[in-house]
Amino acid sequence: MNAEDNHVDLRVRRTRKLLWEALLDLIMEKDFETINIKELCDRAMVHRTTFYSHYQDKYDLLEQGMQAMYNEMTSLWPSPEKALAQFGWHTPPENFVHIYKHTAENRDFYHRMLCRPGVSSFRSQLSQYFLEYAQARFDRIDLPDSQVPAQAILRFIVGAMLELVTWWVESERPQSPEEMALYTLRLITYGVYPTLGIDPQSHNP
Amino acid sequence: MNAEDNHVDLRVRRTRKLLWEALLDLIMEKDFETINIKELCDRAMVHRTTFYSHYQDKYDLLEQGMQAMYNEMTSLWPSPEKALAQFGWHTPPENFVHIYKHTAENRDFYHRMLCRPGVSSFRSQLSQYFLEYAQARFDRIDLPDSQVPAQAILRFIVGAMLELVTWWVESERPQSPEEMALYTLRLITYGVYPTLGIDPQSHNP
DNA sequence: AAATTTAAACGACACATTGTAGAAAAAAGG
DNA sequence: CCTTTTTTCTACAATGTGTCGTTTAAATTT
Repeated sequence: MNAEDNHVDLRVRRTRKLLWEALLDLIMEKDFETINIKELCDRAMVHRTTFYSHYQDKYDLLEQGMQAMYNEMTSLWPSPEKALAQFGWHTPPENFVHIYKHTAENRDFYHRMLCRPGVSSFRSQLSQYFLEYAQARFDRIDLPDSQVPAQAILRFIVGAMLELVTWWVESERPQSPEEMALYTLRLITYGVYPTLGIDPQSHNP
Repeated sequence: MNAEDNHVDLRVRRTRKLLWEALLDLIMEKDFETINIKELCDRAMVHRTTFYSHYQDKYDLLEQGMQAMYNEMTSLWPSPEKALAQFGWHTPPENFVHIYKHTAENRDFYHRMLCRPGVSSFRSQLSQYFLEYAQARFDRIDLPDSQVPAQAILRFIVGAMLELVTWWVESERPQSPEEMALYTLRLITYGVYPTLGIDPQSHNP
């Protein structure tokens, strides 16, 4: 995936790729916790000792794979400034659109990671990423003093966002990413602004 | 907990109680997955073979304990009909209040189960309970034809709800359960109604 | 194309954990 | 106090983990 990958021994890249694909395969079939390293290696056609020369354990492998997914998803997001500049009540937000597109392209993966019960560490990590991004946007807006703490609002946004994505990933999805992005925007901001005491129609966040 | 418990051998009740408390203890200290049955039994001061005469494995124990928690939480909820009858924009919804109270009373447990990364199966099961209840309420409301599917709206509600509870459980919580219930109601319904094309102020859901 | 370097495969190992079985000891319950 | 039930105890097989040298194979370099 990276440019530096070409300098890495071909065998190493192949081994890692095989192990990751085997994990994805197995994760579609059974719960992550019930997967053991022997069956993972059998599936990957890699010797068990080779696995241990690359990863500490199965959690290590999972984490490195998840990291790659996060990077893919967020690498296309606009900066908070750009996102604010593009804001409009009838414009599907670019970052939301990317989220829906990316999850659709990797539907199997996200389905397994997010839908019930899924891998809890993935959900919470993703939630963390979303939170940081939302926080950065929030910091650039003038907010009135509210009884509801800003942190609670942010968590509301992230929780709603994640659950909508999860629903979309596991549903038949007649909606396009753009439609979903717009609905998501509305469900969230229509809720947030009046609660904070701002008129959503007159105010441009 | 149940009335029938008195007919059950004292030793059996004691053993189960000790094992559950030991699990709670350990779950505060480390990830559920890393807990093994030997250390659980040591903590509970119960022999390992005794554990196996009560439960299949640690997941079985966890599930039975979680079940008891769900029951405690939902046993106090009003029926969907009653909840609808009590609705008001300035009345903290009774079920929401119960949720915040119950989670506050069992804060350690919910903190461990919901906060990151938590036990994913608990979150998803709880989410399922919420969904069914919200569904039942939704079924009793006349909804206009909307581009946004009802299921997506329900998932939005549940996701937002759960995340707000999670935030509250892990925060310092200067807010009372009643306040949180009211904010939760507003964040959610202010977002839902306009998105569905209904004026929230004029419409009584 | 050959030489060098590096990674993968192999078999063996110690170790921990799981889940089960049967007999002895302990403690409820009536 | 006697019967019944549960718990403890010891032992066991089965499975999975993580680590070592050594050998084999294949990629990279010259």
